[in-house]
Amino acid sequence: MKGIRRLAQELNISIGTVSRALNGRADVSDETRQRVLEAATAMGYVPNQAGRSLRQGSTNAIGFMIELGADINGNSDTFFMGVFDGVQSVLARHHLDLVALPCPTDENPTAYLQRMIGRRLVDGLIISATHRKDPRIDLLSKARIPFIALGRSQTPGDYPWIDLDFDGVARRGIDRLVSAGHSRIAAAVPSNDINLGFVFLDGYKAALKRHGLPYDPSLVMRVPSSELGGYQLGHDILAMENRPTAIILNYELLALGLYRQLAEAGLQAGRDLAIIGFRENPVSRFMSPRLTCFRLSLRDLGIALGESLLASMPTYADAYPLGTVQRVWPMELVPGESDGI
Amino acid sequence: MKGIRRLAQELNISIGTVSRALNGRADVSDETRQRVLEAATAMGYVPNQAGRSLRQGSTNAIGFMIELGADINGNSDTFFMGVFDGVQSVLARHHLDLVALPCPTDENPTAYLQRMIGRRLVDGLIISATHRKDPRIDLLSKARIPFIALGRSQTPGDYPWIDLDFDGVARRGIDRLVSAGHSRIAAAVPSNDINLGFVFLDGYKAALKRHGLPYDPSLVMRVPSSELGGYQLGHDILAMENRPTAIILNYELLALGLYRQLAEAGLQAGRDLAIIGFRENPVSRFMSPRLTCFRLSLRDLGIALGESLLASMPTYADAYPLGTVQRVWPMELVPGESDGI
DNA sequence: CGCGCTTCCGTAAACGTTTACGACGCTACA
DNA sequence: TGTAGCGTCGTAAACGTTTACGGAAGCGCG
Repeated sequence: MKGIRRLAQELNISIGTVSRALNGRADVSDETRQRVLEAATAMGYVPNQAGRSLRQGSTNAIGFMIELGADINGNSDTFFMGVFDGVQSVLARHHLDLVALPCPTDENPTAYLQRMIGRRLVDGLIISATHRKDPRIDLLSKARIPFIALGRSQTPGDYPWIDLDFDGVARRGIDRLVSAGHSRIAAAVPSNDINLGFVFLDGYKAALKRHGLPYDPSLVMRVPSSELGGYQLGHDILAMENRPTAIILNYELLALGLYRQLAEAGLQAGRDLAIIGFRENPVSRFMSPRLTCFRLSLRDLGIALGESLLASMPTYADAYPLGTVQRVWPMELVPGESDGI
Repeated sequence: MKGIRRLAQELNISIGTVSRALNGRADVSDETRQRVLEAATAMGYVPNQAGRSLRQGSTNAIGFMIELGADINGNSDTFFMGVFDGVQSVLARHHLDLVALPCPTDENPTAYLQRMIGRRLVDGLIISATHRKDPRIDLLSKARIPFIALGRSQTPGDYPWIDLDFDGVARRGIDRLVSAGHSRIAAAVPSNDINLGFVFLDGYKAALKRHGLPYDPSLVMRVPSSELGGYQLGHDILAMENRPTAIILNYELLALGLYRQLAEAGLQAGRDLAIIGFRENPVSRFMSPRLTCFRLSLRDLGIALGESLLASMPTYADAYPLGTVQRVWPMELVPGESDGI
């Protein structure tokens, strides 16, 4: 005898009553509920998830799909760790668990997602690293799986997303540099078709225009989103005959490789090239010279993701009357020395 | 009509036959199997995991528990991403999926694990960041859940583990520094009770003894495993009246904060203090001066973890006749400039 | 022709839960 | 006293799958 049946037998009541007691249903006496709860903890009873899932057609779990491979993603795992924590703090309120679904480097993300959906492993999904056209969005919409994207996409549709403020970061970066007298400002964007690069680039162009500066395509540097990409970026800049005097980056660890490349040429950030980095992170705080970059609370971002996802799930929507969230997440400038300002 | 039933109806055969065909059982004709397989892909049929799990008592998924919060863990940036990829490449051979289980910072890891076990979410588990006494090991053993620990522990028992070679790293670090003439060598170890610190310290002591050097407890610096911990480490060293001339670190990002602290005092790694770091990572490669540290293949480590875990699962053990794996994972020294050698 | 063996397939039970439904005993009130 | 209503609980079906079991058909062989 196992599971709920054992519990029921122990207490001499029916399994139906035990189930109702545990699930907080009203039609069970306080005394019985108390006995059940005590016995459950005493015997270490935890409901079998497969049984529950099968019966109620839901899994009480939310999936967070991440793509392995650093330069595909544009995000490192300390990024996700922080976000996870925020998401979980929301999910815990509803007895939902978070599972991270790492898509292998050698598997197509859409196919991977389809498998996960088919297995009905989770009730809802958070996807990240959205591409310019992201077929996962169509897939999830068609399958009617509640989801939210961490990152916009140019796939049409009325789906929820939260994205970092790439546009604002580019804009404010340019503003700051122009105020300091720079007029030849480069931008580093990812070499793949991840969507954030396009948003960033649009912000870059718009800001230049607003300041009456010409848009020079040769100042748009396409490199992989990795430390090595930053190193290559430095190489490319040094090789230009008409070098920019400043650059804005859109991936947090590019600065590391760029610093190194500059150092090898006897140059220094802030003095010979003004650099504005992207996300403040543990590494950026200890670079010399200190990187000027943008701060956000990963935990709060995670909380927003969690709440917005729940808002799109019929079961929980009443608790989160947010509609379908489409939100740009603000980032706060933290001045450093790398921009020489 | 849904699921396998719909498939069966479409083909005018029984659901039992469909199931057997899909699961590669022998007692179904080749022709029928062919028809079933075609119809399944055509209709996009994916078996419902809850149904399968309930019936066969297994979930076809492996969990990888990670703890959120950087300085608890001792691992960072892309460490897990790399390992995940290796694990998955093994699991995929057996149609097993990997799910990462992130334990929230505000929840007790053992309680969290117990919940996950109880829910029967996964068939096997990989746990990481093992502590000196790790109750999770007893828990998993008692529950008879196949598992492997990434990291040793002093909890007794005959359980499988794979651990990085902290002992060897300490030993070889000391050897290298002593050969270069150093005799006053400090060691940085974590300030919490994560087990790797004890292994590292033992290796440190043993190596000193072998070289006939005295063990000076004041040279054992306890700091949190984070960049900030490295910064604090630098502070502590500079405050000593009788400073060490060299130091070995046991967490990969300590060097970052340490470099910074030295720079602020006008000092430099390699010249004023010989530093040997721990794991080579994308950041260490771009530090100036380049960090002397140790290399390992995360993917291979993941593969070993996956295979060793499967070896401990009755269902897959025949394919991996490894016994209960207890293995120290080798790391290769990559010389840099930070040790001045 | 009878028998055994093989190949293929259908039937139905089982996995552990949740929940619709109905039953029972009690109180309150006409 | 009859009955409606309420609080509490037991019964049994249902979720989608796998698999033990048995049956039917075909074949070979004595």
